Amino acid sequence: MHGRRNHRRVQKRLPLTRSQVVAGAIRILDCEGLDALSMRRLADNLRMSTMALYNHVSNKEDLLQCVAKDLIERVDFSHHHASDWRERIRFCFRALRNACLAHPYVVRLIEIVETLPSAIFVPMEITLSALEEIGADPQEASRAYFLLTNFTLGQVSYEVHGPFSGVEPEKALRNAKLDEASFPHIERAISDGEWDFEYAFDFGISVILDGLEKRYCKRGR
Amino acid sequence: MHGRRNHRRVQKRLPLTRSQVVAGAIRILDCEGLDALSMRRLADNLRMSTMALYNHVSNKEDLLQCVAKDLIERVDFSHHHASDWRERIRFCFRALRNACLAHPYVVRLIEIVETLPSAIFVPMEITLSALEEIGADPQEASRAYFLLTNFTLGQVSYEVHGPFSGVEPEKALRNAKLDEASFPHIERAISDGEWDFEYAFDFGISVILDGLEKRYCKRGR
DNA sequence: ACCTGAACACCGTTCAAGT
DNA sequence: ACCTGAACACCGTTCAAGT
Repeated sequence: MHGRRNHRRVQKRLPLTRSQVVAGAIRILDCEGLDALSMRRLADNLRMSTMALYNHVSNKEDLLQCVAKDLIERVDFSHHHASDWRERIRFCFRALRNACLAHPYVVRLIEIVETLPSAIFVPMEITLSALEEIGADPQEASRAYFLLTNFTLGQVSYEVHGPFSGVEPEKALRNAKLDEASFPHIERAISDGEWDFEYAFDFGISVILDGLEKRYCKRGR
Repeated sequence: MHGRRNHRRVQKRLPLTRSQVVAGAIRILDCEGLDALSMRRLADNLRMSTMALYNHVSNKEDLLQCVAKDLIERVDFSHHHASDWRERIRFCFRALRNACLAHPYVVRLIEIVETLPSAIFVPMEITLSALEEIGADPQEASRAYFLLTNFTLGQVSYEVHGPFSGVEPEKALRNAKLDEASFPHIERAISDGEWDFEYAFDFGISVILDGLEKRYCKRGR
């Protein structure tokens, strides 16, 4: 027992690595969310002094960039049995959505971080190439891409925090009692049953793809 | 001179009011953005001690809620010379967009704040009522509403910070030099001319409205 | 009723010092 | 090369004290 402790004490701890730091950060983020991550907490977690982190990461922004890179580069955006342009686009944004749902803080991370890894542009490349096939020019295809991303990220953000983060229409309307009468349609929509995020996502993507198809596939009719 | 100073010194300062606190916060936000607003800075700005604020606002979250309420309730979302359902919807989200562009921090404010004023639901009510006219059921109309808001807010966020906040495709691609070859479509799209946010916004709304129209106005053809 | 200052428990980061 | 502790300049908020 005593010898063992001695042995342990003699073992020099291996130096911390950059990837251990990033992994530690992701562990905290997955468990407790973006606000729980501080340099101090992370260092404690790794049983290091706060300043030890600065040997492997130049500051907190850098740390967050590493986390973003790590998470985004894991995602496979391309539908390898590709075929229909609609399915390639749908698959790609579904992959983005799934990645964000698996690590809910990434939506805000993406907004906060100063420079994102180039992997974030894979969905854009896929979208542009798919829309080129149906005759969209690159500019309009870019606009279509931003339409798709904005919808996807917004939708995930809603799924994670509620619409506009944390306000469900029901709750908000109940809080502002006086106004209930002025939102009759919302009242009706709310009492109309459960909200299915999966379905709402597919609905949104379909509406957008329909709109795009109408624009570029007129010959097809 | 001496008498005047004395006079001023005798005047008891009127007590701070809640609306002065909110106005002070908006002043800081407009000039220096969301990150610049702290209770301490605001108090300094109002020439009060930090803790004086807590007599008029229960905490920072409450302050931010007041700011959000103040800004959102100023917006006029309804097109009074209404007519076409498309125009009513377009007007409403254009109003939301303009408000956000005038106070760029509101996009993040909306995401951060725990409880938003019920005025934020005016666009939803307008959208639901417009879509009911063309035969959408309340559930689908809600989904359409979220599609429209997510797009609008995402687009504004892009206009204010760059896509995903602060990363322009050009910049990101230049940073990740190796990969330039793997994003040929993006390269082409970028070299294709200036980006017109106004146009991109209208494009997105139109694509969405086209998609919705296709869904619900089949009889009309 | 309204304001104040000191104090507490947090941040990120710099810097000089250790091995 | 890697780690440490003290220090600096910030946070939001509590609490006891003042008028």
